[in-house]
Amino acid sequence: MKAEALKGHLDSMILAVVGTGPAHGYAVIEQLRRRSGGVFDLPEGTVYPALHRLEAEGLLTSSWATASGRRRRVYKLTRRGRSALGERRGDWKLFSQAVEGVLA
Amino acid sequence: MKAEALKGHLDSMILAVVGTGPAHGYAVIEQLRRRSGGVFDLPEGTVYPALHRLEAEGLLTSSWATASGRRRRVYKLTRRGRSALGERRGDWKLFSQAVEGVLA
DNA sequence: CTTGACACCTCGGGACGCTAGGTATAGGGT
DNA sequence: ACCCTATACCTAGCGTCCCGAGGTGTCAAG
Repeated sequence: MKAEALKGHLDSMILAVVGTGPAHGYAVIEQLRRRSGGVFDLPEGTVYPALHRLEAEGLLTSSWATASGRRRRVYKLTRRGRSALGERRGDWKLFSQAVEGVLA
Repeated sequence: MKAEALKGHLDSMILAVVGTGPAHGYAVIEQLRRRSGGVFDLPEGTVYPALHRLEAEGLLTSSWATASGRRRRVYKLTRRGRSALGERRGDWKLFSQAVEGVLA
C-alpha cells in the first residue's frame, strides 16, 4: 500500500485513539497498530509531528508524566477535539462511501 | 472535508473510471463527480497531472481524437493498468477496514 | 460579441508522511 | 562491563501530490 494513502486521515485516527482515553505518543503508535490489525505501523517521525500539530490546533492538550523512570508526554482531547472527532468520523463515512462509489 | 484526504486514492479512482471504458480527461472529471455522488468535484489542475502520471507509469495510454471540432486526449487502460486496478481495489479494502478499526 | 460549457495545459505553493539522525532510561543477555 | 532491545522523546529536510491561478482554443446560445 502506498504511504501517502494516510494523508489527511491520520489526524482523525489519532483523535479517535486519544478519545478512548489519554495516551502518550508511543502508546498512540501502539494503539494505531493494534486497532488497525497491524496495517498502520507508523514511524515516530510521522506520529509525533502530527501530535504537535493537533495540539497547536487546540484539539489536544499535553502534560508531562513520569512512569518507571521514563518521561512521557500525555495527550488528551480538548472539548474542541472531541467535537472535531465527531466531524471527522462523519467526513470519513462520506469520503469512504464516495470512494466506494467510484471504485465499484 | 480536508482536501488532502484524496492523497494516494485519486490514482485508483481514475484507473477505475477508465477501466469502465476509454475516456478523455474532462469526462473523467465528470465521472468522478457522478460516481462519487458529487463528493469529488475535482479541478483540472488535480486530474490532468494525475492522468499524465499514470501514463508515465505505463498504466494508461492515450491518443488524440476529435469530436465536434474539439480535440480530446482519450485514455484507456493498459494491461498493467488493469492489473494495477485490481491491486488498488484490494489496497483500498485493506486501508478502509484498517481506518474503520481505528475510528470505531 | 460576450458568456458559458467544453477541452487541453503548466507553474508554484502548501501540506504532510517518512527517512535519518539525535537524546535518554530500563532491563535482560553475554 | 557491555550491548542490544524496548521504551520514549525530538527535529530537519526531502519527496509527493492536491489545488489555485493562469493560459490557449472551439462551439453554441443569447
